[in-house]
Amino acid sequence: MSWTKNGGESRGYHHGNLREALMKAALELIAEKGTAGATFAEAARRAGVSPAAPYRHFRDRDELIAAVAAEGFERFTKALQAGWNEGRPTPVEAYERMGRAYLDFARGNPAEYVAMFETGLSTEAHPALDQAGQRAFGVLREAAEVVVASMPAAGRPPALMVALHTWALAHGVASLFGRSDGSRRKLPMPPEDLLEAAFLVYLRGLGAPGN
Amino acid sequence: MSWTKNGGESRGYHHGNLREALMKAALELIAEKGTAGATFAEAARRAGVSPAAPYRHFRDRDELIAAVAAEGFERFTKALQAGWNEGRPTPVEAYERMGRAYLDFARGNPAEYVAMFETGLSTEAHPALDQAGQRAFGVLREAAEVVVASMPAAGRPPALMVALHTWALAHGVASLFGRSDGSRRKLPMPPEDLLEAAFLVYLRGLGAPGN
DNA sequence: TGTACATCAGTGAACGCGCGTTCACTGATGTAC
DNA sequence: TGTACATCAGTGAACGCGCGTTCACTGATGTAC
Repeated sequence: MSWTKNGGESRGYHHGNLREALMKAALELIAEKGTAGATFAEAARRAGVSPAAPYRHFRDRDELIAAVAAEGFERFTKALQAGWNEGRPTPVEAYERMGRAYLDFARGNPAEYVAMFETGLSTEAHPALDQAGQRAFGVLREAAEVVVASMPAAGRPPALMVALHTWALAHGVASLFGRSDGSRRKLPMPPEDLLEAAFLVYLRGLGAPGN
Repeated sequence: MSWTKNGGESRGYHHGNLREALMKAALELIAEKGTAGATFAEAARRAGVSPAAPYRHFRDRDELIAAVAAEGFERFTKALQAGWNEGRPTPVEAYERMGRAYLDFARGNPAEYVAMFETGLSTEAHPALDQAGQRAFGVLREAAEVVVASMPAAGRPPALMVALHTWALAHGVASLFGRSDGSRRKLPMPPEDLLEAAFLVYLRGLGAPGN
């Protein structure tokens, strides 16, 4: 059996894609035991590899987590872009759909979300992660600009402010009410609806058209 | 010197208030090394006590963190109440002041805030903590009720929804932009101003009076 | 096409360390009488 | 007021465990010629 090339459980001396396997294991560990449970040794064990192997791919545990978070931001960026869909059919509708996409991502990928926002990795020590986060915010900012531009010229609010408010609101709802573990706050409605209502009120406050 | 009763550094066989000393040490450790750095052994060391001593006061590390978080919620509740000040001079002004109090607390007590919101302690396993959190939310809810009641009777929004939106917004701003460690997102303005602006827009969207 | 060699990715054994936890103990404090 | 006793809070030594990290090594892969 040892000669089977793609037999499934069999693998040769070389793992093939250990880097990805370690990142996957780290995500599982965060999901199961929280951020502190994601250790180098345990990730190696889950990937079926010796405890020294991870050092071929990551300098230390923080770098592994940072890689996970950065990949999370990549996918997050795409999810937001898909939700926004270049502002179609109307900016306000698209904006709300982007909000739903935000929450969908946070709920569907809780471990990634924790890695992205709650591990306390410094932006200076992990510039690639910082940039990935900024690209994600760039989608919010772009959307905010279009929404603002669709408003009456007199008294348009600054788009950056709108984008920051949007981010804060979505992140607040996601991290207070959108968790999948026991620390989630109870809510008499789906978090998506809560966020949509908040967007509606907020956009009305800005003076946005009905939609 | 051993007979001095309150000599300062000297202490007898009994610590006197080890429970408080351990909680203080836990907060320092969270501030310095993050949530995972707060270990039982190190907290005991900082309190100047043997590693077995903490077991007289807390069943395990989680219970220590839960106690810290619960005390944080107590003080948080008081801070919000002080900001709200029973809605004086006007509900809207008081509401904004409460928002500032929220951020002041999060910024001034980052370790407590992390213990309260990011340790993932389950509400079922720590009912006292859950209740302390609900008391804090009670202040937001009360304030939201007064603000809603001050609005024109026609088309008043549900106060619970307003309170939840407020919480999400304040928590979002605090946890994205109000951190004191390297993971804080950069911002071209103080987070307090960002939150105040958000409140203004939101309240206008609700149809609240100018103030 | 075959061979020699360099490079790469993972091995496995070892180590020191700090943590969690238990245990019989002991010094200090409170209380009954 | 003094004494005996119970209770409480902290001791210190010990243990097993898992983690992080290093090391010389080796099997597999790629490449020059």
